[in-house]
Amino acid sequence: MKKLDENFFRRDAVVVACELLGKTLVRFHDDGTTCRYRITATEAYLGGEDLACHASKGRTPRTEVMFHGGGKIYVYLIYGMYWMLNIVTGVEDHPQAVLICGLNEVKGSGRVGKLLKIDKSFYGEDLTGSTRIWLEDSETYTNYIYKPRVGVDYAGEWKDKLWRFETLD
DNA sequence: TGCACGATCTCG
DNA sequence: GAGATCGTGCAT
Repeated sequence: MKKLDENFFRRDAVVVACELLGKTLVRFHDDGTTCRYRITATEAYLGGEDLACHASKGRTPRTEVMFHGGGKIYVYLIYGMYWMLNIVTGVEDHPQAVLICGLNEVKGSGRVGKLLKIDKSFYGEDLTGSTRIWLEDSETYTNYIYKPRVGVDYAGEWKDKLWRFETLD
């Protein structure tokens, strides 16, 4: 299996979110076990203007990594409980990210973070060089549906963007 | 220095 | 339908 490289991530978040469906997420745990998952749901967040994207509030310590260009991991804690796993996309100074919402049978981005044992230490991790988490290529999944993103009602006109992608299985 | 709230999930 | 639980951003 071929590891996805920087060129895959340095594109528009909507394109990457869509093409990530069906790709393999590999997690190498501290205890030596390796787990592989198929990505089944993603959401795209487009920085600067998209009010649902944290980076629309500006460059802060939390959003900093989204300004560094595609291929890095952006994690943050939500509701004081769940670590959300995001993949930074696009090029420098164009903050964007793709939220991983579902893996195999696991639905819900909160449970994805729990399953993968994601925590703050993954902030800024380089997906193309990490030895504990990376993505592998596969055939591009064409059988998918798109719908509005979840939990972003506050984002005005941006809440209606059809930037959530799910495989059909 | 304090406070309200959120890209969620689980349990009644 | 409500609670768990805490970092972040914005108001004092």
